[in-house]
Amino acid sequence: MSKVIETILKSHNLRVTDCRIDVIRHFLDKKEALSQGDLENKFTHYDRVTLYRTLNSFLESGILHKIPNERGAATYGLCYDTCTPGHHVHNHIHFKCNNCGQIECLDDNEIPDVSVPNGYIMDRINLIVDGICAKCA
Amino acid sequence: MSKVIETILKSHNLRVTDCRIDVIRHFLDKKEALSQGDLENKFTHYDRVTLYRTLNSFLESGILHKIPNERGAATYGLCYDTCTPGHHVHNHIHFKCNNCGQIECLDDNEIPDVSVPNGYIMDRINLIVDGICAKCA
DNA sequence: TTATAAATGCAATTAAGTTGCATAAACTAT
DNA sequence: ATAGTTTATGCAACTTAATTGCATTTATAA
Repeated sequence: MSKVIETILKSHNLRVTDCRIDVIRHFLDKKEALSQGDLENKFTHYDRVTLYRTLNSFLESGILHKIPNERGAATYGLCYDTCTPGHHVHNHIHFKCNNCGQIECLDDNEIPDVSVPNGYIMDRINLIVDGICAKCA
Repeated sequence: MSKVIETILKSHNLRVTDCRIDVIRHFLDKKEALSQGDLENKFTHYDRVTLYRTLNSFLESGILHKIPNERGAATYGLCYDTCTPGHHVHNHIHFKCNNCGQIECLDDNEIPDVSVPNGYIMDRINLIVDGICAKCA
């Protein structure tokens, strides 16, 4: 597992550090979107700022994407192949459970075609669905 | 115009106050999504907390809806008939311009059908598209 | 193994969101 | 119109998230 994580970091031109390894492993383990607060609770031995900058470097290099939400702390999910540094492309749905609060990326559910008015240039599409997840239903 | 705004407030069981009138008028004038910070800059003679509570009461009564975003302050847009107190229903697209930063509700563009995995119960759908708006293109 | 470039931890700051309470204003029913 | 009741407002204060500067430590490449 550590080998895989090391490869992820190196392929994104990031140095391999304990904090980065732990954060990526936690995302892989949890399989859900996480906030900085989640990471602070899990890894009390890392400074808040270190975690903050870890998330930022992952965002910039395309390892994580930020998931829009309505309130509170920003949440992050793991990216897939289509993301490059500085540009994230995700055609999956983000699902937020109104019961347990968990946010997941539904990788197998593609976003349907969307149209915008004349004169508008579309770049990325973000689809957030809320409701009740399979575990809480 | 004031008559219309007064009607909006009364029909939502809210008292008619200067602050509420000004805030609604500003939303009607600007025709775009606004944050609390925007209102603070526009209406320096109202207290931050008053604006905060004004936005909250509009949210609860279904006059405004909160638009999910990736960073920074929450943004709000005017609601339409389909919203009731405590439950917002919007089937329009939110468009964020990456040039001017403006967030608009594209009322004429409906959200296409979306499917979620078995066992998931869908409540609301939020679609945020970013790109370049007609004014900036 | 050393030079250097980058990551970390600590201190401190800014901004957003939130609550309690006293006062002021809006509404209701005379 | 007015008195009484309910609600909104302003102020002070607090919590949490986001952010920056700088000294120190660590990872990597030569």
